[in-house]
Amino acid sequence: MTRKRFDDLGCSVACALNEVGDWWSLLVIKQAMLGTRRFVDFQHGLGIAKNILCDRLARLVDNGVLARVNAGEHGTRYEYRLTDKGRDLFTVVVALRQWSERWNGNRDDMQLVDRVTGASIAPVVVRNAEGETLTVRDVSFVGKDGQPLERAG
Amino acid sequence: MTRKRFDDLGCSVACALNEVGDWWSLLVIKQAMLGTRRFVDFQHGLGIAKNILCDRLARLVDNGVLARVNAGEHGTRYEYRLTDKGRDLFTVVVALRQWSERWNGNRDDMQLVDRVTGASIAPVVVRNAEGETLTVRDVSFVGKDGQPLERAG
DNA sequence: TTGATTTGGTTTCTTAATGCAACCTTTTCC
DNA sequence: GGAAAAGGTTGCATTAAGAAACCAAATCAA
Repeated sequence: MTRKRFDDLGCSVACALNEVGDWWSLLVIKQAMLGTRRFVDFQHGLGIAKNILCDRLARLVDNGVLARVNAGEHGTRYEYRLTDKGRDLFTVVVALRQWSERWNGNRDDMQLVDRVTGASIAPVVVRNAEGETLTVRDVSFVGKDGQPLERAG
Repeated sequence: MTRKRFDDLGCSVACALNEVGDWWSLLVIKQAMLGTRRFVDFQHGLGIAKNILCDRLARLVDNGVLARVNAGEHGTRYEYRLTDKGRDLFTVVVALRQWSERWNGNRDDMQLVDRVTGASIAPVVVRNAEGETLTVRDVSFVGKDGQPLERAG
């Protein structure tokens, strides 16, 4: 029984989860955002098994999230670097970090700050076209025909 | 061999993924944000197996993301509603949606709009304290002691 | 040039998770 | 009371995850 595919579910979120929705992928991406590029550094930084790391790196490369570049030095043959698509997941990673810190407390060894000012960054929020903050209650899901669907409560 | 725990990895992202990081949880939450509350509606809306749905709903309730309230009508004994903690994942879901649409095209049957204006919402971005947009290159990861760590490239 | 070392990766095996179908229990409607 | 519906459990087959051992290419030290 193969795992269910999410990319034909008619949902962009499902499509995204099909690419980076397993247990390790987002952690690999977060580690890459920390500056990690080499296989062994991912392995030691995350404590992930080598075969799983191989599989995840290959899948992320296939999906265009990481790029594998040859940088041979002392047996080091490859570097895994974030692509533009991978760097664009920054918003997701930060939103997830902040959510976890808000509800589970800061269990992180490190903090995310503005590189030039050193100040902590603002909470990631959803805004409308005018820049006003929106919650899930302020939005509506409409079909392709413009028909509004049910809403959350 | 038990699956690796992420909550003692010294990383808030890992801690969050430990709660909502499996294949189905975020889809269940997204479905709940669409207004789905009943077991059968989750099942039909997502095409998920009943035992997996049971497990995910129970786990999300344990983690305080969903609340199970008794609303007995014709054998319908429970409703699963988002808590404040669950609703706060709105940012993550929207960021993931937008990322998928930017890089894989809109494969969604529905669109997210401002409920009152009907206009589509703005892209979710990371901002500093002054409200300026930040990319992953504009931030720094510092340890608890204030020491800066490596950065992405 | 030889040999140890490092990096990245594969193989093997055990355990856990997933998907599907069938069955069970309680409640409501008629 | 009986059918139906909602929510859930159980059993089984398949797949993924985790750990350790093994491998191959490149590099460095001698």
